[in-house]
Amino acid sequence: MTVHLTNRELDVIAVLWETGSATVSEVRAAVGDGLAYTTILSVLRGLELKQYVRHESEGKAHRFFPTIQPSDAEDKSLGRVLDKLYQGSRELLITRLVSEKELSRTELERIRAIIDERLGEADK
Amino acid sequence: MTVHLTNRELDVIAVLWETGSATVSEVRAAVGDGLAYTTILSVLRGLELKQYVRHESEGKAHRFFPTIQPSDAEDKSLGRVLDKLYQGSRELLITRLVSEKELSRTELERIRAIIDERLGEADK
DNA sequence: TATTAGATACTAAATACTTAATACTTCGTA
DNA sequence: TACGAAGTATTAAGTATTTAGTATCTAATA
Repeated sequence: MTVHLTNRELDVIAVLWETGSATVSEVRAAVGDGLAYTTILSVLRGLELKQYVRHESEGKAHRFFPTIQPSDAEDKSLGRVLDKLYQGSRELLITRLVSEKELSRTELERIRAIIDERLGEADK
Repeated sequence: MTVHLTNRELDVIAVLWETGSATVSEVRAAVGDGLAYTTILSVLRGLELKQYVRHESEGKAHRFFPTIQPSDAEDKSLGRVLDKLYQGSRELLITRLVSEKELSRTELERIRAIIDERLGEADK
């Protein structure tokens, strides 16, 4: 599946990913930006047309659920960043991320544990 | 500096980052996609207007040079991917990247070395 | 210096994305 | 059951992005 999301669509579906599901009003509150109710509705309908979300009735409103996961969108978004900004090198990107100040000691240790695990596997 | 690049602009300037500099024809060949010569020229002129590239004369043609670096564009592009697709968690993104098959043992080891270095620093 | 291939400048059409107005519908409740 | 608040459907305007046509310019060369 090749998923393409516009910026605004990503804003909107990200709310659904975080909350699991949401009504138009809830998405609107979460996205902020002073957008009109109908604007959020339009975006959700577009997403539904593409079958990236679905809805169920809840009273007179709709409750929307994502039908794709973040991982489905990663390929395209991350892949592009990777190709164009890091010459396609995962190592380079990881190196940059690891070098950033935002990571705590604990996080670094957890990451190292994952790497160790991967290296261990390869031994078999 | 806040850098905003459209998709096509990113395609184009990525060529300049890779090659150091290029003429319109060279960029066109690298980008592919069957775009007209004048299309690439337009994009380059747009980039020049924003001062993300500059040019020098070379015969009757122009040779274009990037004036911004990949790192200048990272914040926005990567930040967005991070926020929306990984809930802003660098750890989560790194974990996903590290778990991918594409990484060789050698790369994993180099990454671990960088983590160890970072952890060492923190000890001081 | 007249020609011409190859290049740029200018302009604008086509497409994609974002936003929201207006009309219509639904459901609780007076 | 008539009303109103809250919701949805339809439609389209506004904006940004992508693409390229046409006119013009430049520099090598016959």
